Amino acid sequence: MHATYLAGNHLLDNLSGNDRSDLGEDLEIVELPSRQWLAPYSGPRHHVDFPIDAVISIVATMRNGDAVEVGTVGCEGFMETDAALESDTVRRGSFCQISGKVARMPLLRFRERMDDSAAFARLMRRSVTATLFNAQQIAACNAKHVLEQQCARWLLMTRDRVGRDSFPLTHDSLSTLLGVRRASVSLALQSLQTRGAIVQHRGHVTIANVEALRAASCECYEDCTDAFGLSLLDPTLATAG
Amino acid sequence: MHATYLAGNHLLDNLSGNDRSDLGEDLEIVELPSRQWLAPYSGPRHHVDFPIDAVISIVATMRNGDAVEVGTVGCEGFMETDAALESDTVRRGSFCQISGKVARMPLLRFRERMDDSAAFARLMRRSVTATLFNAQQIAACNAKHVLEQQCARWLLMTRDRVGRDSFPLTHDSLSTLLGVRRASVSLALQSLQTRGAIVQHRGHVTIANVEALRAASCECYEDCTDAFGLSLLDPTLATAG
DNA sequence: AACGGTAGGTACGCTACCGTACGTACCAAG
DNA sequence: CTTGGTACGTACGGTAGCGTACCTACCGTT
Repeated sequence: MHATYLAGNHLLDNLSGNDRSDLGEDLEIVELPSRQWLAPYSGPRHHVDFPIDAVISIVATMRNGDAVEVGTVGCEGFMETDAALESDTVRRGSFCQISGKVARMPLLRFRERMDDSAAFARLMRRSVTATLFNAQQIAACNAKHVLEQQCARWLLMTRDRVGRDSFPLTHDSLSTLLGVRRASVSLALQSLQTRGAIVQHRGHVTIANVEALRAASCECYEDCTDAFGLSLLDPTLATAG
Repeated sequence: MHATYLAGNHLLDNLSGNDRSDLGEDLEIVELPSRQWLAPYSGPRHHVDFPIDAVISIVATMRNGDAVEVGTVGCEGFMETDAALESDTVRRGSFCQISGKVARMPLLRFRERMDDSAAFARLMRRSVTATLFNAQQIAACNAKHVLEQQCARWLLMTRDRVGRDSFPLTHDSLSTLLGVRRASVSLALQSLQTRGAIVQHRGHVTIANVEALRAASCECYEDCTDAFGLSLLDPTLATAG
């Protein structure tokens, strides 16, 4: 629970010099169980989380209680985006989808680092563009693409974030994230399984054939990863205009 | 075309002291015709636009050419969001929906102001949170709400941005923005007209009864305006945490 | 071995919206 | 007055996903 940060979050790993070397002072490794709410619907935050192998969903909670996913954060980014935008109150809930570790930094230290290091601030702000792009792509995808494509996209993105081909996932939770019926997700995943793209086992999905899954997905997966998505680990991208 | 900026954009009008007084040096008033693309799908930008009474759509262009709205900017915000996030390449197209004036600032001057004035930078970055919130809300709305609600939401938001109850709008353009058939929009708007919420005339919509339109809309309209949306004109909100 | 909780398969009638297409009304230009 | 373009009304078969519901299979606990 209190180990020192070594590596794993692409944003932090892209820092250099002092920005990188003294990170341990401010970070605490926290293990997040799946299905745990990181924060309620709205309110102030007191720390910033840099996922290592956990995957966190940003959700919009509707008045009727539906919680639709409007963003996902893994090892390529951080929570909460708004902290890099001079706002300490966020207006979205967040929820751990895939259990794992996050490197947690107190909000006050995050603010100080933003003020003290232009490189740190730059990297965090560039990460915000990814979160924004992602939300916009989800909006367009929800408008235009059928459920099976959306499921394939979600599985591909999650695979990239956890770095494994196999992870726990129930039809029920995916249906909530995508804002559809559980039965509809069951049909979509059955279809993906028939295509040989995935294998399912009671609360667990294994990606059996990435290319088949890509073919079943919409362009949104590639658009997000191409643009930045998980590529902030590439130093040339992180520092380029 | 080259008049001096006086007032009209809520972000700029919230600046004070030197930030406000020397704005005219860097701003040029530009009249945008409707249906004009401000920028192609993706690429570098050379200026930043602060709408006065124009309304601009941020669109995600799909591979098949569909251009779905993933954000809207009017007098409450600015284009391009990414300019405040240390990125001079944006990855979304933008399109003038409702013709009108924008105050245009060269990107280089925008950057210098971001660097020189903490108040200016703060205001711009807080505006980014609104754009992000908006995109997320559209994502959730597309997943959960029916077309008639979405049309009502769009009309209400546009009304707030143009500051008039009447503005040009064709069924065809709204159908593109929402990613649906033109015929579906025709039905939805007919229904809104039957409820007495709007009156239509060949390429023109007039909001006849705001309360009726609110009732026909989903919660997304109020969520966006409540959170910030068009309320950055309120100084207490613009400077509060 | 029995039990209870969770995950998932399946079904049925229903609705919103689709793709396509054609007709009609308005309006500016000639 | 005619013409042509644009905006909108309307229609029809098709389908993706809905709401609801019920049943079965798996699995950890007792």
